[in-house]
Amino acid sequence: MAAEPNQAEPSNTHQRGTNLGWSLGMVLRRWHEHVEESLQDLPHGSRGYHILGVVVHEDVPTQSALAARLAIDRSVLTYVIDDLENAALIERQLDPRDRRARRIVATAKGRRALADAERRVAQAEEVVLGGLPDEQRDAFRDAAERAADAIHTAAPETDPCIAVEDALGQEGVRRRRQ
Amino acid sequence: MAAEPNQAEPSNTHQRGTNLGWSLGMVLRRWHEHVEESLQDLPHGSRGYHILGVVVHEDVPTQSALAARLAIDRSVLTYVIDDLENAALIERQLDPRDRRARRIVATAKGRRALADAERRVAQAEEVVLGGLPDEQRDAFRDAAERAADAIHTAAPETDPCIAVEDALGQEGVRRRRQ
DNA sequence: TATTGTTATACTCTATAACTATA
DNA sequence: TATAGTTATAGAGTATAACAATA
Repeated sequence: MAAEPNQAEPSNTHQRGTNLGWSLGMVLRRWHEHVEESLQDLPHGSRGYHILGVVVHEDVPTQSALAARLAIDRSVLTYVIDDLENAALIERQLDPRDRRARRIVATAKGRRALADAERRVAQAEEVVLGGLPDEQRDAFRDAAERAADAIHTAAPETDPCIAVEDALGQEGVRRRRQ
Repeated sequence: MAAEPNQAEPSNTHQRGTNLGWSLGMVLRRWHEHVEESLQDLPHGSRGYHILGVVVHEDVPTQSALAARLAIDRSVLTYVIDDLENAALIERQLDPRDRRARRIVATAKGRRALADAERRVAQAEEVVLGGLPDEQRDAFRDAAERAADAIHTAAPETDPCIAVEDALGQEGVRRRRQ
């Protein structure tokens, strides 16, 4: 019990490196607010945008490979792709060599829609990062991308905790303590 | 219609500045996985951690001010604080001058728990940012914090879109186009 | 038996609004 | 009337598992 009746010293600075999560959450939330607003005509907004981006810019063989590339679940892809296909932005093509697989290909309309969306997203991101001086924005973007790629490629199929074990030794992180 | 039968040129690089959202989402997701794992003994995990951090390190007069500081809803605070109080990490103190208000104060146990949690979070964050060279980690952290603070203080009470209007002129963002 | 894609279900967050007690 | 805090409800997003077709 024994709470300080009136914090004598609120130690008015957070320790370095203990609120990254809150900061990232804040930036990402604002990113979503602005970007979803900008992408209302694109099925599933930013989700559809990410998917369409990979379909256009990269060469991913199958639908499940696409899911792995974006680190999202296969079952999510199904209905997002349904709607992107209904909007004639992409097509599901059958692979004659493996009749289970579907290759996702963008239509010309889809490529135009993506180029347009990218312009709007870039604008929105400039607003979101407006609090950063110009040269810090690109550095932030680069760092985020680099960190994300490292995380993504390091992840052995969305399994968490393995990096923790590697880095800290022992089984997982100690629980129950205080 | 007219989908490329086989992408001749997958334009194998994404345009600069169009996948910040995905990258941040990736980093934040991994942050959560590791940090929630590290904070299992803290009520509501990272959520409780953020709240406890502000309660200990800053001097926020009321519960609603605390909500505003963290940009979360008052109704969320209620049950998180319930559980933090049940764990004897914080106390709700009545303000004699306004009997509606409650001032949230950390107990000694709460301050110890926070210090402990901060150590573990710092460790987890090092793992999450492991893909970044050392000097880029701090830069990334700083940039994230700076951007988040700018967003937060700029937000006139969680109203979005105002910054967009300010920055791009006109009413909101243009919709319906392509 | 394992894998691709689909479907259905359950669970977690978040947002919203209604309510009380004070002001 | 407006505000601080609480409670209850509904929606979106995500994760999970079961399923059909194919390998």
